Amino acid sequence: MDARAMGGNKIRNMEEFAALSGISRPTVSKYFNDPGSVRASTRARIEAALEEHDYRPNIYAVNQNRRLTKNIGIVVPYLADPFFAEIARKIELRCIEAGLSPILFSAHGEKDLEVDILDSLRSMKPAGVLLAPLGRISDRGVIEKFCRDVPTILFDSNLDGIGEAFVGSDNFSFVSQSVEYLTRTGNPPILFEMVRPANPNANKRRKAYVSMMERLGFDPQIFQAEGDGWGFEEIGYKEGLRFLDQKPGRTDTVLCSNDRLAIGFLSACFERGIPVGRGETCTLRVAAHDDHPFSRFTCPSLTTVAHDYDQVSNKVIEMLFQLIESGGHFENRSEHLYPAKLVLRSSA
Amino acid sequence: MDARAMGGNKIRNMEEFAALSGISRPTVSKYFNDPGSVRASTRARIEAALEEHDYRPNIYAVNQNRRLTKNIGIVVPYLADPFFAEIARKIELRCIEAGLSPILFSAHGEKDLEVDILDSLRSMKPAGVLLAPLGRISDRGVIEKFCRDVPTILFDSNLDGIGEAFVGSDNFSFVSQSVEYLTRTGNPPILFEMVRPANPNANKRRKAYVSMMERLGFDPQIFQAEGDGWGFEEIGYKEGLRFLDQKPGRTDTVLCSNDRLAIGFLSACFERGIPVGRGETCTLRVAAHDDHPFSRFTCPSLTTVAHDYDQVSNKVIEMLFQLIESGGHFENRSEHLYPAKLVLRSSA
DNA sequence: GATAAAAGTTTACGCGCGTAAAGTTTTTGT
DNA sequence: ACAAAAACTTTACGCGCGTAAACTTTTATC
Repeated sequence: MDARAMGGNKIRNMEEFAALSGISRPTVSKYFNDPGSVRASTRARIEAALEEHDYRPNIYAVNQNRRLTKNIGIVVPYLADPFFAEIARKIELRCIEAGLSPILFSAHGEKDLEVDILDSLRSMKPAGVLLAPLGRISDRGVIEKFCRDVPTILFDSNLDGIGEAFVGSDNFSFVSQSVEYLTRTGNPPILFEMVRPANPNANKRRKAYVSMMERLGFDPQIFQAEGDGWGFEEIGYKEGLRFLDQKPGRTDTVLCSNDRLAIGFLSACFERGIPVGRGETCTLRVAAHDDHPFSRFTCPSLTTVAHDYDQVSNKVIEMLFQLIESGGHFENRSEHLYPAKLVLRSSA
Repeated sequence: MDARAMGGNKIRNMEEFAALSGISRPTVSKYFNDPGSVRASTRARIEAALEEHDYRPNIYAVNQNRRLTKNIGIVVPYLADPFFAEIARKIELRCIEAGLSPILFSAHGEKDLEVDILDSLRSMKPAGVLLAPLGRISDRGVIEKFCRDVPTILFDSNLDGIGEAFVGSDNFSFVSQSVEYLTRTGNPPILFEMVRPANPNANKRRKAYVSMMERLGFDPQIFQAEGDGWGFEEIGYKEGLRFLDQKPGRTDTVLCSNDRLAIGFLSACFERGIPVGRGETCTLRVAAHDDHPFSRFTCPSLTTVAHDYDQVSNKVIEMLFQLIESGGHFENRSEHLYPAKLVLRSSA
């Protein structure tokens, strides 16, 4: 009696559990695959037994016999970037709600690791993969091949024609709003960006900047920060110092390509004693894009343009479910871009 | 010929691959479990075949038949905190080097999720688990039971007597250095911390603060910030404003319990126009602990005490390997604390 | 209460691989 | 060159579960 109530007697397999619950193994198996597929009364009996004996099907045996598992691969380029950590968190929680098993991977900024991840993901027979690729340094061929074998939805940064769909933010929306705002309330900005952006979004933002400036009748000016890798703050800081010391082109309004660069840039401004903000006493305005989780704690707090995190992660999940229901393939590859929202803070 | 060179003909199982390589299946199986366990000549033949046919053993079938897998569970309380992202990154890479398969989980600050993670981890038959528990809100009973079933090493925050070992930083080392430094170069600090710290390290830091202050002959003063959850920057900011407006106790030297609080606190200082730093013109010095990845970009840059990330992650890995070799259990539970390093920047 | 439909039971096979046992071949040491 | 050791082959079983087929019981319908 006690031993049963304590769940002390370990159950070896579904056979044993089925015997204890008084239901046949095939029916128990059916229950675990979809609790709604069995009669309410049998379901109750199984669940009663489940409470006493805490048994769980062996996931390896289960997955071996399914063509596809309930695993969802989530791959981000760099998890130490809170932006990705945050969006991964939202997606992960949504998957769990839906009864799927999210498995999180970070390429840690390394091409080879991204390849390795896709390799092991392939042998995991996932029901779907949500992939935010490294971007420029990604091995395009490998990703393309992967996407042919495994149902994959790209997010955050797009690779043309690869994957069953793409969900992300509209870079033009970011830049048009920031440029419009800065121009309307002061002077047109110079764009502060990296020479060799890791992420394709950066290139789209540059194009958007140029086209917006021309549309507004201003001369586009770009400062290109040297540096590689994913230490954006460091690059923003070092090259920010160089920018401030050189003073190339416009120097009263700076638009950073992303918030992490701006965090470093603002740090450089502080060090040089340059008052940043939109007040009378300020000589420099700084804005950026992404609404990084830390942007509201910079000094001054950063005026930026925010991703619609919720919309994007909701759509990613929605597309994932559609993809699973469609058997892993869409007739037409679709791209879903969401507009961004201007967030006014103190820096511009 | 071409089809073979292209690896186009999909190999279904090890049987087929063994036939293609000209080696018997049991020997091929042996190879995959330990390439060094077969003769060099057979190994060469297998690897030659492997290059042409890109076959990988079915992980589910493999893991079903092993008592333990090569999976390593890594569990952190909150992955959106770059501190954990960073240490997880280091550990993950070390596992991969060693031929293990790290699987990363974040409890996202939620007790229930931590329980769920341990639950699914249990059925994954991992060779070992590296667990940084949520701390105060963890379900101690569940973790204790988990650790009895699965070989687990705790890191970052300790739960007395639970797990096969603990590896972390020495909180007394943090606080003694910061208090000593601040006192020597100016006035003794007031401690700025949360009322109900999520993490047990915070409690140890408070005790260390009190004991250090008493040892130095000063009166310990503590400001307790209200607020719950993992949004430390927000709490540091809001309660920082309250602190600055109320001016309770010492107001020229503040020691934040951790960097994330300090990031918010510095933001509050900036907003109130309070010059922070050790210069003549400054009226407030601020220091903290952890050396958060963003601490060097605060304004002013944050004087802090750094974890020895490398030592800790190396030791975690070392203990993990020992644990695996010992068959999942140590005779005696050991605790390994590493001293911290003072990092002088501009804020104090 | 008769009858069809739905759900459950029994039986059986297969998934891909680990691994043991017994026999055969190759390597090693002298 | 020869015996012993090491490595390999062949054969066979089991892991825990998905699932199909044939049959039996329960539920829904009028």
